[in-house]
Amino acid sequence: MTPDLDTVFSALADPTRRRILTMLLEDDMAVTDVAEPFEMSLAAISKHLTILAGAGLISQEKRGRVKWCKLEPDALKGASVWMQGFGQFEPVNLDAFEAFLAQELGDSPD
Amino acid sequence: MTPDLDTVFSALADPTRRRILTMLLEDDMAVTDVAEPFEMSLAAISKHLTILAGAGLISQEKRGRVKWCKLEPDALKGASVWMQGFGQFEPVNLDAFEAFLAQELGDSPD
DNA sequence: GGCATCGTCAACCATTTGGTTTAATATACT
DNA sequence: AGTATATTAAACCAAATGGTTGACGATGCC
Repeated sequence: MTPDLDTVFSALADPTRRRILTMLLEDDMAVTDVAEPFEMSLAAISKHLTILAGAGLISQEKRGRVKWCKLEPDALKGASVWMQGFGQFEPVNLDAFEAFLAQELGDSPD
Repeated sequence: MTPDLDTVFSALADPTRRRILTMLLEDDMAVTDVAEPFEMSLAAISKHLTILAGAGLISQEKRGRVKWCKLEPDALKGASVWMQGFGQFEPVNLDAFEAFLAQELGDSPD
């Protein structure tokens, strides 16, 4: 049921898809709205969303003619556990992520 | 300097490469020895190792005619931090990883 | 009904990926 | 010197990837 690591990691390997995930951190979005900031066709974004959904990283629900996309962070669990096994890093550094996010979004998180 | 997330995640997206990393968890290895358990040419493994090295996930040092491969877990830091930002998972579960490892290696860790 | 909007499908294209095989290079052994 | 071993390089190939455009099926609005 949980998608395999292949699927999850290769979904994460594309910058467009990671940017989409970052956008969805803030709120659920319709496909068209996800596509808006990208200089790329709607069809291309639609494909990226299909890949993210296939990896379980988002879910999509159609209400009316609008399809809503929602982040599903649990899909990262398996991959995260796998990676952590190598690290024995210092306990996960959320601050570093906040900093990354601020830069990624181009404005400060709330 | 730190390789970007694209490079790291796409390096991790291949099962052969993940298996190589898992092998290197146990000890440093020569290219030929890394290749041994795979049903794949040595050249193919050599390429995989180049990709892993490009992502910073391993380092390679040539001593004599043997090239030693060494895990570089720090390269996972950036990716790990990125992922954790989505999760707010329960604190990293090393036990789950041990279990995974045991299965992956086909024998119990020491 | 008629029109605009939301999203996907299908066909197509260029590039990348993951593998092969054969040859070449460098080091070590006797 | 000659041979064997360790590794990469080069050329090639099939399949996957990430994009495009244009047509199409739903849904909503007047």
